[in-house]
This record gives sequence, C-alpha cells and structure tokens, in this order.
Amino acid sequence: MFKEKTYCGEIIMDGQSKEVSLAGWVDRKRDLGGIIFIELRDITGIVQVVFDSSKSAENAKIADAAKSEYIIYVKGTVRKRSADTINPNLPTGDIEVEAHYIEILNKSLVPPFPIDIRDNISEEVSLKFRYLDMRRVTLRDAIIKRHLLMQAIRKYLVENRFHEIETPFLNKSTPEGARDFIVPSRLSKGEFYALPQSPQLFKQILMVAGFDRYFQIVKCFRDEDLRNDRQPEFTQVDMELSFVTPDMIIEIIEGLLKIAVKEITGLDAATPFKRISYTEAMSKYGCDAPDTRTDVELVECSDIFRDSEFNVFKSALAKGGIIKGLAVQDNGRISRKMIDDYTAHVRVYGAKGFPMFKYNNGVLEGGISKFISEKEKNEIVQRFRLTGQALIFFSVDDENIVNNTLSHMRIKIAEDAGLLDRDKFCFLWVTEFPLFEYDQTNKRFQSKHHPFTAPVQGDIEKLGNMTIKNVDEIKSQAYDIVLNGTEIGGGSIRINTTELQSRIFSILGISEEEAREKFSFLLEALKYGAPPHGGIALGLDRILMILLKRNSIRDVIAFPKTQSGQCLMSNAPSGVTDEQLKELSIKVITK
RNA sequence: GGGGUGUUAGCUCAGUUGGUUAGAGUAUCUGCCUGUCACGCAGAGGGUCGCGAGUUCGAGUCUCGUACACCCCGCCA
Repeated sequence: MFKEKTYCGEIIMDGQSKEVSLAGWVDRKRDLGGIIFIELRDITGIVQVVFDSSKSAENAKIADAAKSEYIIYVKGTVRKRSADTINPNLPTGDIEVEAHYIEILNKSLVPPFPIDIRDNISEEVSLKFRYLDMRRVTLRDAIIKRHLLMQAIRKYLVENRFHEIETPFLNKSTPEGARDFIVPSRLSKGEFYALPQSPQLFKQILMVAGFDRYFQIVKCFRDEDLRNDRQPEFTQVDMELSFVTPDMIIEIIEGLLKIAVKEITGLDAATPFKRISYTEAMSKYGCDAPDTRTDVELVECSDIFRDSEFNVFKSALAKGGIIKGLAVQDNGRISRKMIDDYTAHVRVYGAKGFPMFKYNNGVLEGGISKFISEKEKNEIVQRFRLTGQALIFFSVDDENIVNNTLSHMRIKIAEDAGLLDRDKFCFLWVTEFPLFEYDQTNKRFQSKHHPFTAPVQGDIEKLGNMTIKNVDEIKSQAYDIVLNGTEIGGGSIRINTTELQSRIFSILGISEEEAREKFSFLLEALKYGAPPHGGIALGLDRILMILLKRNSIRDVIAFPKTQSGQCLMSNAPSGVTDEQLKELSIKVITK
C-alpha cells in the first residue's frame, strides 16, 4: 500500500492526468458541505485533495471525520485546476488530487498550537512539543537545510581527499579549557570518563597514524553556562591535515564556506576573505571576533588627552587607563533618550560612564565638550576625520573594560544609526594570536588557543624570557574565522615535537608528572615520526544560525536544551535509581 | 554567581488609578453550506491570572519570596 506512495509536494502535472496515492497529515480542512478540501502535508509540502459528496458520499464522510493532524491515506487522480481556482500561494497550487479513496491511518489530539501557520509560539511550548514544531515550515526548513549543508560539506571534504574517522566520546578529562561533562565508569569504580570538548588529541594522533587529511562532523560537549549561540552539546566540523600551512587550511575552509553560503542562501560569497591580525582586531574593534558589517572603528585617543583638565579623563589616565572613541554619522537617528540608555547600558561591561559630544559642521558641542580644550577639539576633529555631522563616544578605563565596552557599543550604535547592513555576510580571518595570556585570577599563564598550538617559528627563542609584560609578543600559528561578529571556527598549526610540547606544558604549569598522566600517549606518539600538521574546527550550529538569520542556535537544532540545560521534552537531566548509583559506587550529597 | 524581561483561555496577546460577573483573535465543539484555499454564516463551551506569602474593606493590578523561560555580565573558543 505504501510502496506506490508519492510525495505531496512533488506532484506535478506532466501531460495527462494520473493516479497517485498519498499519505500524510491533515494540514487544513475546508468543509463546504457538499464538497470538502483537505490540504495534505508531508515532508515535501502540501497538496489539495478534493472530496465530492455527489461522487462518493462515503469518502466525503470519512474526510469530514478527519481532523487537523490526523494521518490519512488517499488515492486519487491528479488534475489541473481551472484557471479561476488556482492557488498562487502553493507550489502545487495549479493542480489538485480528486480522491476516490480515503482511509484514516491514525487520529491526533487537537494540537496545542497551529501547525499550518507561521505564528510565533513561545519557545517553552516549542521545546516541549518539539515533534509538532518540527512539522511547521520554519523549523522543518532549518533541519532540512542543516542536512543539506552536512551532505555538501562531506562531499567537498571527500573530494579534497579527507577521510571521515570517528573518535571516542568516552575519554579522559583534560586540564585547561572548559569544564568537562564527566561519566562514571562502572568497571573502574570511582573513575570517570569525560565527554570530549573537541577531538583534539585524537585527530593529532590520526596525523601520526598517517591519515594525512581527517574530518568528522561531531558532537562536542562543554559544561559552561549557555547563551543564544551556546549549547552544552554542539556540532563541529572538525578537521586536521598533515604537511600543511595556515594558508592551505584557510584556502580549504574558504572553499567550504563558499559552498555553505551557496547551499543555505543561494548567494556567492567572495573569496578570499579579509584577514587581520589579533593586534589589529583588538585595536580597531576591541575584540578578537569583530563584526565587519559596519565601518565604524575604534580610535585610540589617550595621547590627545594626555594633559586633559577633564577630571574623568585625567584620573583614568593617571591610573594607567586608556581612552578610545568611536564616531558615527547618525543622520539624526540617535536620540537623546537612546544616548541616556547607552550610558546606563555600558555599566554591564564594567564602564562607569559613556562620555560623548556632537560634531556639527566644525563645532564640537554638547555632552562633555565644555571640558575639552580647543587644542584637544582640533586633534579630535583630525583624528576622526570629522566632516558634516557626527556623534563621538568615548570609553575611558583600563584597557579591558574600554575594549569590552566599545566592541559591544560599536555594533549597537552602528545599528541604531542605520550603519549596519543586516543582509550582509562578512567573513573575516583573525590571525597571529598571542600564544599565551596571563590569568590574573590564578596568577599563571594559559594558552590562548590550546596547549598544542605551535608558536610562530621566530618566536620560539623568545619563550625563555617571557614575562607578564611581554607575553603578548609571542605569537602562535592560530587563526579564527569570524562571521558577522561571531567566531564560527578556529584552529592552528600544532606542535609536532616532544621537546617543544613539553616546554609549553612546563610554561603552563603542567608538571612533568601531570603531562605524563594526561598526555603521555601524545608525547609518546610525537616521538614516532609525527608529521607537521594543523587543523581547524567549525561550529556547524553557529554557521547555520547566521546564514539562516535565526536568533538562536536552538532554532537550527532538532532537540536543543534550555538555558538551564534542561530538555523540556524528555525532562533530562533527572535522578537515577539507588541501584544505578550503587553499581557505580556513587553517593549523591543533596544540597 | 550576578543583572534584566516575561508568565492571564489549548495558542498568541490586551487588561486603565487597586473596585461589579477577567476580555479579544484564533483553536475546539454543534448546526448550515458543492469550488474553497487563513472558506463563510449561526451558536456553545473553555480561566487556580505560574506558585506561596503579605498589604488592603477589596489584588490579574502593589510588596516580598519562589519556580520556569528568554536576554546579558562573569564563565566559555
């Protein structure tokens, strides 16, 4: 019976009328008394089925009994609609199926929300009734696009001589990076596996094993607080290559992302993508993942206000702070009220205020302009190359707060000023990251990327005299790919000698003993002819979210979790039986 | 760990200064209807105003606590 079934959305009129059999969900029903129209839906789309009571009263009666979301099986004749009954809003709107058989295969409760329209439903309801929301076009399309993207990526990578190889989920907990999800071991009581934050070590081992190009589309797990672009489990397009340079990897990824953009949006992305150094990104944009959909940039102004009489500037500079600013030609779009809101908002970034003034045809006025000397005003006009009309905002504090504040505010302000193009996709490579950063809280150096990242060749000799002050100067061979201000991937050339790897561990405060305990297999493997290698991982969920212009990563995941890590459909996580705990030798200490 | 917003009918939402019996659209149910396509028309049912305290003659509305969802900071690459 199902063998000859065709798909609703794929019925076309090719020549004369033909017989079809269909099975699907009742999307909508229009009962006009003597004639009943059912819009039948399956994964491909919708087709109108007609039941004429004058031809079969019995079929019409069954059709009448079929309610929203009932599953029906229909046989009928495909025919052209008359010109005046064509529905231009439906892809199959020029044909319909005249039914001569109908069977109700299963009933449905009244759905808690309408399936047939795009009306918003609350996310809570969506997550609880995920199987119903996935019947709706919006989510269904995202899931189908995700599938298409994954297939396109596989095809591309296989064509580029990559092997797809799986790596274990049950693995060892490693220091550094995010908090691990841990899994108790029954066979080794009191011991735990950790779910991978990424397949990092295993893919490097695969390089030593001689698989010179590896990839995997794989789940990764990080037990950290969630955001709209962060889930506890997420999917990476993970890859690693031997005998490779950063330029080669960048070229391969540009090819891959070009295909992704084409597959999802139909647009052609221009390659090569722009590249900037980490240092330039921090200076111009205040963050390492800048959104380049707007030209608004941060401008260093500390030197201009070196002798400022304005107390706010003076005291901040005296404490070793910096002053950066940004100028926007807002064409009157930004109101006094919005500026007040900005001032309140910057507090979340740790800023104490958000000083500003206006530039109007040669005159600096309003805001803090009365505290600024003529000389300083002239320098501001020159530094920002002001013409016409503009608003100039400043942040003054220690460097981290200034960059944090302005990197966020430049986007908000540019958007409010109409200077951010929402329809653009702006890719950007960020390169030359520092190898380490100093962790003020724990008073130690840590890897900016991860401990297996290779330093730039010429900087290896500087490792010996690294201090908190010059830690920035030692660069790594790491690169991040950014799309519209979101990091969608990152990678590096790896260390491939035991000597250098051990040295990096020791700088990170990982003792020889600990290194042996955690990574002995890697250190050992590096001794057996480890090829030069490097790789990258792309965040599949984020790429989809941005290309599909969805607000959240959850909108491109079939079964996502809430911000508190709950699955509202299955109610995970949940307790386990005492028996299970006993088997694992685990005791739960209730808070 | 911290800040913000929200929670009213199955769903989406309105609800004024604290004041009579808490509304709308949609969905559902019943009846009518042979070319609809968000079909139409007539009627009906549907509420622990998230939960718990408090203030008050009186609380959907004010206060406090709490739960959940979302956004953000910290955290996370």
